[in-house]
Amino acid sequence: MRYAPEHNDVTRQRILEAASRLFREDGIAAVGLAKIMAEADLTVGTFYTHFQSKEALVREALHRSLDARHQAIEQLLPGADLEGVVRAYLSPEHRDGAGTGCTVAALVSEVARHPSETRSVFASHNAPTLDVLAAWLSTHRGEDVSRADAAALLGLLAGTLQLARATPDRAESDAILEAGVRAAIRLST
Amino acid sequence: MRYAPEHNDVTRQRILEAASRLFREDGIAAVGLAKIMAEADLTVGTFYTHFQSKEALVREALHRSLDARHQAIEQLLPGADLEGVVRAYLSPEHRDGAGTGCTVAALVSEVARHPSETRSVFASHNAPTLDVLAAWLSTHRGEDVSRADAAALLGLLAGTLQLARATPDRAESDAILEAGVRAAIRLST
DNA sequence: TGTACATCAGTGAACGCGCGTTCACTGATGTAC
DNA sequence: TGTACATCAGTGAACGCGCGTTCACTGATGTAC
Repeated sequence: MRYAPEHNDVTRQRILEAASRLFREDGIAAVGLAKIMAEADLTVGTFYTHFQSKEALVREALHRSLDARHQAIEQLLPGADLEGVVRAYLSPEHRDGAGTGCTVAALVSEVARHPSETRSVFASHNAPTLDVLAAWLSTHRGEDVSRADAAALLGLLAGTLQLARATPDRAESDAILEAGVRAAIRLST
Repeated sequence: MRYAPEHNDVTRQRILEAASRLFREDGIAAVGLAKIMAEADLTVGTFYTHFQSKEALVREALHRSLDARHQAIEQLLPGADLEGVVRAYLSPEHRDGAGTGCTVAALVSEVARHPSETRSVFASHNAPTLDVLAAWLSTHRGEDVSRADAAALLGLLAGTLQLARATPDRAESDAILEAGVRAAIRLST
């Protein structure tokens, strides 16, 4: 073998990291393979050594970034205070840093137009987060909260973040984030 | 003149109608000018008789579809019942008919990545709807509701609709819509 | 220990294609005389 | 009333460009003997 056994996987992870960030930042359709590979310090040609197609990369990048968020949230949530979590999500930093932020807020409406296989990957890797969120909400509200109810809260968070991102006036955008925090707390208690 | 004086404007409206529908259905980046012009029964060449660029068309199409919704909502809202309005928005029909549905749900996250001029058009033509919504919410909740609070409700509606659109399992998608209705009513009363 | 060969991630140029945009041209109608 | 000309929305082919994808080739390393 030319390279160490783990070399292949290391490169693959590097491509996935770049894709995962660029997709969230600029959208899936707007980012070409050449740009992703350049970001990973490679030329386009080698892309197909690692992935079958761009759509396969999209699926794996969604898989990766959704799982990463799930792991972060699973560790954070149980002991976290409600307002802190909501404020972190609806913060100016999250609004201005889509590339490292929530995959749902960044890509859900684009994913909705992708093939069903891609939507399935999205849904199945988002589900665990919804379950954790539902369990957390159940203790907060003192009643049984379903996964769908958790999805509605995530919809509020993601939708409000998207509106804040689309609003060019800074003060108005900040006000939308604040209103989103109030609404999310209202839904959670 | 070769054509009747109003001919030019009629054609322009036809292009805008096609663009407004196709953008919401497939996304802005995914729809080419050739497809839009074919939909309007014209060839690509004549596009630039009517618009300066694709971005100019995007701005006018947003303008058009946001204004159309505003007019519909202004007539509907004052006397409408809360649950009916929310259920109409979070209905399977609206989920499955993005092309004729809410511009915010369909395009907000893509618009967020467009030039600030485009985002300004989006924000300024969405604002009147938020004002009407805020006034309506104020009477329902019996307290003063700001435009930003109305944006949070719209964020919930649009975000939940997007999640429902991305969810391939029909039953789960329907459940998300139902949960969205419960959450929206909770926020409105 | 030294040489010949096999492996395979990565290279770089090319493929056909559709994109947004441009432009010389058409041809039906209105205006001038 | 009839003819010559001007107007201009629409045509259709072409432009350069970047896209996703393919492929013959490279070259550093590991293996065989």
